[in-house]
Amino acid sequence: MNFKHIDGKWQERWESAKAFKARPAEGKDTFYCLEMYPYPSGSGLHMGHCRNYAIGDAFARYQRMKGKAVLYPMGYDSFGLPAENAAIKHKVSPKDWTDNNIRTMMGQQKALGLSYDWDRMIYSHDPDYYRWNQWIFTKLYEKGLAYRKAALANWCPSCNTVLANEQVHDGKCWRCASDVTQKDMPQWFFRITAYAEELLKDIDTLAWPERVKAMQRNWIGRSEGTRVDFTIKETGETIPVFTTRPDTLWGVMFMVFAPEHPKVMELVKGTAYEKPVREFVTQAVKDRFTRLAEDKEKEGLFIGKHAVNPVNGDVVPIYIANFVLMEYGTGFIMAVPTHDQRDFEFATKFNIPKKIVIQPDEGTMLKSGTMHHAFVDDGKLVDSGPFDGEGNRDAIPKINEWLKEQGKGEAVVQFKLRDWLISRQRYWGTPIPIIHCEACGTVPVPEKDLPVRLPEDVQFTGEGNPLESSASFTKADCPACGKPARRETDTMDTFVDSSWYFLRYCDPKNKELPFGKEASQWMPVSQYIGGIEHAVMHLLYARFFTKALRDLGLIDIDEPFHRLLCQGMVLKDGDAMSKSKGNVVDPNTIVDKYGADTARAFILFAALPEKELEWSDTGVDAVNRFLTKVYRLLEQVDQSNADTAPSPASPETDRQIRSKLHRTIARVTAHMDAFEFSLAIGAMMEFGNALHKVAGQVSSSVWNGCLSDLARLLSPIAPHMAEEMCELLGNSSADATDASTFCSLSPWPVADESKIDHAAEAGETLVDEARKDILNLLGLLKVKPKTITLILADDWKRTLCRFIQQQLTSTRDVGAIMKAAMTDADLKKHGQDVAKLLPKLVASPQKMPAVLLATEDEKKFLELANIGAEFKCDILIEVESQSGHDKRRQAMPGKPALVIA
RNA sequence: GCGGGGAUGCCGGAGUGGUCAAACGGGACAGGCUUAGGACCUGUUGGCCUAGCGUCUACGCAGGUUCGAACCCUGCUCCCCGCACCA
Repeated sequence: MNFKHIDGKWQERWESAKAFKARPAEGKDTFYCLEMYPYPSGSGLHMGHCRNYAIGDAFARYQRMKGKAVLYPMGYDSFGLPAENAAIKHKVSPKDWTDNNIRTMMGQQKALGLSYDWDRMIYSHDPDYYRWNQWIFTKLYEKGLAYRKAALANWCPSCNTVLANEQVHDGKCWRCASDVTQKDMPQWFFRITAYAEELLKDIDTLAWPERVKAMQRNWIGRSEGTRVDFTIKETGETIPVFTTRPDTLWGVMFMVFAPEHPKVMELVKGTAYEKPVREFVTQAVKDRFTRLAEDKEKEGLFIGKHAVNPVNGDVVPIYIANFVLMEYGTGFIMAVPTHDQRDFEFATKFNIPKKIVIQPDEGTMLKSGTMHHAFVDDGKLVDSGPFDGEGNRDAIPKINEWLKEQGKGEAVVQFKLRDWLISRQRYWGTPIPIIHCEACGTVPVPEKDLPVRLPEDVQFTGEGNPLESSASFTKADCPACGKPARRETDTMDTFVDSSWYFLRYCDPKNKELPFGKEASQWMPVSQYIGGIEHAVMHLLYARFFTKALRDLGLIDIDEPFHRLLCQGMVLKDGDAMSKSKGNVVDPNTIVDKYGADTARAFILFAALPEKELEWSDTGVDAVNRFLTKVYRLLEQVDQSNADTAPSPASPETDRQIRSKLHRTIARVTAHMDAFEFSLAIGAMMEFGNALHKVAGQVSSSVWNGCLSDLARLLSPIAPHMAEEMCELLGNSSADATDASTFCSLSPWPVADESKIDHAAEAGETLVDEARKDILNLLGLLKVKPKTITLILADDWKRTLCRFIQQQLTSTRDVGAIMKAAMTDADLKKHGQDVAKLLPKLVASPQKMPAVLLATEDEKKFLELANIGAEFKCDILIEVESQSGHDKRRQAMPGKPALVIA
């Protein structure tokens, strides 16, 4: 059944009533639910977006019904290269292209019935937004957290711009997958490394998926080690190395520079080594990424100079090699062939001698001549001056201490994290608010002149930075001295935009500041939802920004996103949906064919949010069938209300369905809290089936109550259907101006435990009184018995044994419980166990009662096994059957009799 | 190599010490309704048989703890993801 006809009706009513306007309220907890804002691409929403929004919207709606003041906003990450590429290709302005895409996407989002507060919309290409990027930039600049530096940078020749380290994946551009090369040019950076320690430490406070936290820890890459100062023999200058193995210092046999190290060319200048070294370096820089593949052969070249080991005066040769990184440590390493596998391979290849400084604690002594690989395990130091004989691990802190005393080095902490390169040589981004003045240097644009707007008189040729083609833009007067100067033409990485947009949502119209105190009411984001692909890009940058903005005094929190959920991918036929594979399912067609609720409910039902979702057309049909079934239940309303149907409503059925209802409420609530939408829907399906079965057999008040609660439970997932149901049931007014009447804003149903017949809901047909009697009996026992034996009639064995066990165990007053579940076949096996265990239990020091559960037949066994004599029970409870057993799944006919012996 | 997450019936996916041959849904099969199809309804869906309050085999593999294990412990295998010559 297609429900599209009800979608529009409710979407209009929600919109005109501003039903989902976020406003903090007295006495209400706030809840900030956020999805990663989308890039407005030319192809509109795809299933991944839909999944993201279906999850977020369901949760936002749920929290709203639970009585929270909910902030649930949407915006567009609308700066970025595709707009510019479209401009080059189709001769449209990036702005028009972007605005057009936003219109399309917003229309699709609205068709899904997402409950955003649309009045808080953010577009990062809006000057009212990006002026605050510029404002923040200048504040960071003042604090020394933004700086310009000439450096070898990652250059994407296809995108014509530099990239941050986080945006190079496997040596390729994260966006276009072109091979990234190196380019030496002045660039703007944010000093994210100033926060490395805190960014690492605070990961522990986050309720994030483990793998994302692990990725961030990995990326930040803290390692504790030692700085050791080596001297170049020929020049006398000192160059530090970083090592995590100062315990191997006495085994250093050679040194290696990263090819890009600035000292290298300096050292070989004018020597015979200059030419070959230059060639090697050029090649290494060119192959920056491929040269680092692990299987890559170790390449190196002696540069004709030597280093002096500060700990023992050894003079060793200096090489350059492809496997040494410039950007980690100091770009200069010490090499110990015997205790590092890479150094071992290199030394073997270049015939460098090896010296052992650690011997294994056990086994044969190592000989450098016969080693086939490096010895990297722990052992005793040898040939290591003052540290001979010590365990190498234990010696490390002592060596650090010793180096420090001697002024030859010290313990240091090293991070893999590099500063964030934010310059982009492209047009469609936030202009960096800097003016280059010959006299004054780099001067930030004063606040009164912000925003620095993107010019319109630019050429999109595909060559170079379009901003440089705009005379009106590049010409500027120096704010400091007033002389003619040149405006910076780099724009900011779009990840700057997304590093604080969640704060702007809290206070989107603020003209004085990027955001005011309002942000503190909502922040941190209670629940953030997005793809895993941002684990070390956006999610790390946003954490850095939050801490930096805190230190600027703008906010008082340390972390932006409290809880994070990374939704899984949407697959079709086992592959990610993609145009190239031709397996894309367009959300529009699903919404058109079935309505938004079916699309949403299927997405939520088909898999848990963080798992991969395999698209299934039959699954969509199945979910639609469920919604249809629920909708058809409404047809019963008229009958019941009219009281014309000769429905023989029975109090027993009323009671049963009410029990089922409250059980369902409890289950759905628990599942919603745990993000288990699929299980919540499953529970509702069960309830829908149960309702269907009793249609016409319950009183209209109970029936309507059930439907009305079901509508509320369904509301976060299928909101249009829920509104429609509530309206038909008469508890929603058609007057759209009164927001309080929406089902979407009505209170979440509360399960009434007292109405739940647990025994019945557990799928059994236990008679309540029997259970109550047993409980009462157990409770009434005044003396604490040492032993209790319950003898159960055979037909009660299955239904009561476990129940009793659970009751007894939960009281924690019971030492042990055992079931003498013996048949002839079991007699031998279990009989011995019972005989063995019982005396132990009786004699147990805890003085807790031992409980033996047995059945009639087993009573005979007890006698047989002669346990009865040994096991003198204080209390014997016999539960006798009143009638013969029944078939499974049928009601037990009567209550068992209790006999106390 | 380092780090993270997994492995349950045809499929998706529940289930963390005893009502578990295992929820719920999908799919399949059989029957009903129907001119037919669809929709809807009912039943079946690990093996065996004397058809049950029966029995055997089962929750990646192998052991262990326990009266009792899909669930706890140990080892192993395999799969997915991230980082990776980080000194």
